[in-house]
Amino acid sequence: MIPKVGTAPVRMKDIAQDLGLSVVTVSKVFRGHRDIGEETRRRVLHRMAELNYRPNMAARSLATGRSFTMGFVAPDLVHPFFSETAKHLADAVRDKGYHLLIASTGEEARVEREEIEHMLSRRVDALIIASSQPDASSLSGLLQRDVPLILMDRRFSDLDTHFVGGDDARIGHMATMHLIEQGCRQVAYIGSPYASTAHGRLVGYREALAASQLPFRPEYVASSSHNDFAADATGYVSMKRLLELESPPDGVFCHNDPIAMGAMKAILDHGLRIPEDIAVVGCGNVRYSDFLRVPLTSVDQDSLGLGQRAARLALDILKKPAHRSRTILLESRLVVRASSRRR
Amino acid sequence: MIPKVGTAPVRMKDIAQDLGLSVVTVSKVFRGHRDIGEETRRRVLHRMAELNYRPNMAARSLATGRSFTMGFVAPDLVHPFFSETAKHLADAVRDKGYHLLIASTGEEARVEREEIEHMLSRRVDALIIASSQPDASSLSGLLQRDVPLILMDRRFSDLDTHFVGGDDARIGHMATMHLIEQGCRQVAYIGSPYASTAHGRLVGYREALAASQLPFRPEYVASSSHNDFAADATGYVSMKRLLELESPPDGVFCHNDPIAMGAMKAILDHGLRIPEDIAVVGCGNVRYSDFLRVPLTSVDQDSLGLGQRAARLALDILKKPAHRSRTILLESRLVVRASSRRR
DNA sequence: TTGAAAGCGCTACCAT
DNA sequence: ATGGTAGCGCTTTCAA
Repeated sequence: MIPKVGTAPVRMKDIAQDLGLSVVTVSKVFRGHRDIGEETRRRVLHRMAELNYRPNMAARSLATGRSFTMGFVAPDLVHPFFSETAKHLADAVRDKGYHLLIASTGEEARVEREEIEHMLSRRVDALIIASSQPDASSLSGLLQRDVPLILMDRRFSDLDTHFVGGDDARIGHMATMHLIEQGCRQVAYIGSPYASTAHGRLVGYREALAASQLPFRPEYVASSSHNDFAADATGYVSMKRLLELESPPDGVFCHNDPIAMGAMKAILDHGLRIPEDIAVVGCGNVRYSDFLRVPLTSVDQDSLGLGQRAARLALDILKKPAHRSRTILLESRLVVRASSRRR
Repeated sequence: MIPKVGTAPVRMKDIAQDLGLSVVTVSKVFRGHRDIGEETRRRVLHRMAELNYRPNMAARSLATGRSFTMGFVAPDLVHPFFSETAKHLADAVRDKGYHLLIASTGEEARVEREEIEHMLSRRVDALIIASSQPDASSLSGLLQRDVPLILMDRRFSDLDTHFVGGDDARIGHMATMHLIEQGCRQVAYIGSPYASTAHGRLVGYREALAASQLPFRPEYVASSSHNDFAADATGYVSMKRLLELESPPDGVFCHNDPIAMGAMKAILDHGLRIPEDIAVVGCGNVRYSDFLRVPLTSVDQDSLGLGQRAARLALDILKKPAHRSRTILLESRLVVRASSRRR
């Protein structure tokens, strides 16, 4: 039925009085307790619908210690990958009566810690974090608390908790291998200064080079450390630097799509062609990849699956606390577009 | 100071016992009440810092009736305009100790109503809504409730409540005028099936045509009604239809940037050039406009200002309830890029 | 099957 | 300046 927006806040007490019952009985009906007379249940439910009863979550939360809210801490909501994930996460938990409290930290470790504290003070039932911390130290204390912690996309090898994300080594390998297959012999990698995923992708990148008997050249690994920059600006600056090398790369794997956009702009500004002079691969397969100046080849990270799996994991844990931490790696696949297609 | 993540939940009661004080005194110190002895205050604050005290928001909320949470209901978090706004909104209220509860409704009126109810049941202190309702009827009941309602971006002429957004007629006028100045004589408008802003922009569009002695041609006003489509798909489909007209337009004003992206793709797929054959203007000035196949001219909607003004308005109202509804119109400005620059 | 009592952690009100 | 009491709306025993 269509929620009728417009009536004043109704309490269980009101319904109880109306029906000559006790609040406890009403509460039990509401929560589907089964030791309630059929007739009573009917009357209560009917009256609730009539008055459009909505529980006061603050009261419920205080009494139960649960909030029916999940916290999602993301580095940057404007980054399409995270906004997509947030959306799918929210959709998935809403189906189960949960809400999502979202924080965007601007990739700042300090803000992230503050937001986490805020969320804990709101007693979120689970915390899903795509962390911007440089290391696990600030997060390790969370394990002592009673709230389930799910790391998303970015993980820390020395933090034993749940994780949902991509297989970074595989992603790095796949992207680099693709560039090599397209004929690139001097493949560069532009990482992100923050992301802990950068390491795994770098590993995959090096593996692919090694497997193809190509040398690893440190000067081909770039990453701006200016944290004033948005990702696209980071990509632009890093690419500029790569172009200034004596022997610039002929292929670039970028840590994410915004970085790739910036990098592509730098390449075009420099008067070079994509993919003829330099082929580009991004990661994230952002919704608008197809509309870019040069449609961007990108590793799809399955934000839908990511959101859904994270939500499911969180809900599972709430139902039946896990004693072992679980790791869910999602399949990634390469979506080839013009930016790397050389034939 | 750096929040120390890792200790168990501390209550006011604990601090009171530690210090031989009453809970009330502790509470007063925490809230900055001034009739408290200097020495006592110091001791309490010190102990709080020591134990990393965080108030239980559920309890506070139950006692005060306030939640220190604002609700933001957006049509689609993946739409960059809304994710930007959400981010800025969150940033702005965080500074004042508030959190943002975000819902993304997928442009579905029913989901939106449900989310609003959820938020009310969480007793959000203010509700900021970029509505997907076809009309004001479902929302009008909200005015009876005690929660301040702020409409954002999309408004309803028959709903007397606060509004923060752009001046749609001006936006439509500005964009259309620009196309005409660039030499377009057959300007089309692709609206959105949902947005209540579409009407205002249409008015501006017609005004601009009239002011330039150009005829208004109904067949030049397009808008897909398929709500399965993302905005970019809507733009693609609508543009396709415009291209099939006997005399297709030579300029298009699109209701938002994703629509414009879709429209541009349709134009290019059709073998036409932008802006030589058809000039395109979008709205929203999304972060990546500059990286598109053809950099997109767009009306900047100032998502930063929008978020900040909405936050400020909400905070103001909470401090001092408004008896008159306030309307804040933000300045929009045209950012001209290649998609419409004809000389 | 139903309900009375107690309590979740905090704040408002009114004494002292 | 400090604190006792009551209560926010709900859930959780446990008794009837």
